[in-house]
Amino acid sequence: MSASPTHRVSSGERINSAETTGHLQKTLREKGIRLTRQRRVILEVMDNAEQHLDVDQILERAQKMDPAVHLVTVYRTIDLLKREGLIDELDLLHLRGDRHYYETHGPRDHIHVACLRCGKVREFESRLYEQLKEQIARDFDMQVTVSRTEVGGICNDCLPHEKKSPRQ
Amino acid sequence: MSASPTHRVSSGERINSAETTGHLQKTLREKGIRLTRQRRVILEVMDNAEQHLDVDQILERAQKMDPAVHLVTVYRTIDLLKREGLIDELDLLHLRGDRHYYETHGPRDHIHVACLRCGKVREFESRLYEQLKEQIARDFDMQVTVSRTEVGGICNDCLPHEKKSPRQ
DNA sequence: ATAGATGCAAATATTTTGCCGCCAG
DNA sequence: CTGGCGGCAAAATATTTGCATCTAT
Repeated sequence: MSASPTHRVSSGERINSAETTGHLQKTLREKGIRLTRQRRVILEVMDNAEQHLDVDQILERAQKMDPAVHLVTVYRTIDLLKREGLIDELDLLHLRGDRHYYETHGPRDHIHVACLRCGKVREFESRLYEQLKEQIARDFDMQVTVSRTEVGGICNDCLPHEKKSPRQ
Repeated sequence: MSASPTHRVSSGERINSAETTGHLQKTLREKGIRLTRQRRVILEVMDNAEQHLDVDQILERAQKMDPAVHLVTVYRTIDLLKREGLIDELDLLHLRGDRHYYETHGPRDHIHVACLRCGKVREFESRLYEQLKEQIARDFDMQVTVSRTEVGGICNDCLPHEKKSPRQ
């Protein structure tokens, strides 16, 4: 009963400029939310991301497709997606300052497992995690709509170094 | 400005001014870390806290005992405690902006369960959670030293209101 | 046409840092 | 005594907001 490391395959997008493709765009349109040029670009960045991105990474990628995207718009669009429950926000245990990371809501929640020394982050999903959330829902009689789990430790590769120079 | 009630019974401290009591002080002394007047006060605040506190709350409480405690010192002491692995840091799913909350490492990890509407936070512990961490440790062959789980949803009390005015 | 989005700059909020005098050990 | 610590102010980060303009529907 043990899940193994996750490879998150993005749902098979091409790199079409700014069309009406992609899961996020589709969802927003269905909700009747206005799709501007900038939003399309940002949504596409999020849809195509193979892993969590921070705001600057999102901006950078968006500007490669359309230089007219402003940082403020990235913030506002992320807010929108958070409010609509379409993306998750993480901070990876503040490994790198207080930067926040964002990723599209996968079909299934996953846990972020970070090495506190080298900062490598791996993903993990498990039936146990689903059970845990069910247990919480049952015990508190509430529907769990958001969940975030981040665990840290010293990974295999770092263990030898850690022995010598304990902490960073 | 502050998240609401949790019940966490602190390990039974009295309110003695700034003596050499309390778990945190004891631990730091054993580690040979210098105990200043300000540190003692902050450590005591953390030891006596019945729930997670943000930096301003820590400052406020500390200043009640000793007005000469500066915000910067709170930050530096919290950093120290984080580095020593004596406190946990949470952000409660950013319910209230990007404020961070801190609490002493209990004997056992607990999960923070927040209502996304009223902001009430409750704590939850479960054998399943321990199993989950064991599974991660096994699968990734790493020792899990830090873990944080926060889940959100709409609590029982808020459910009726939520029906009418969906989101904020 | 028009509600709502964007850009820009400026305001906030939060946390970190440099420097110097001071105190715990 | 002395090296680490705390205070203060200023810097660095990160995020939000006001307002005029533009645009998707």
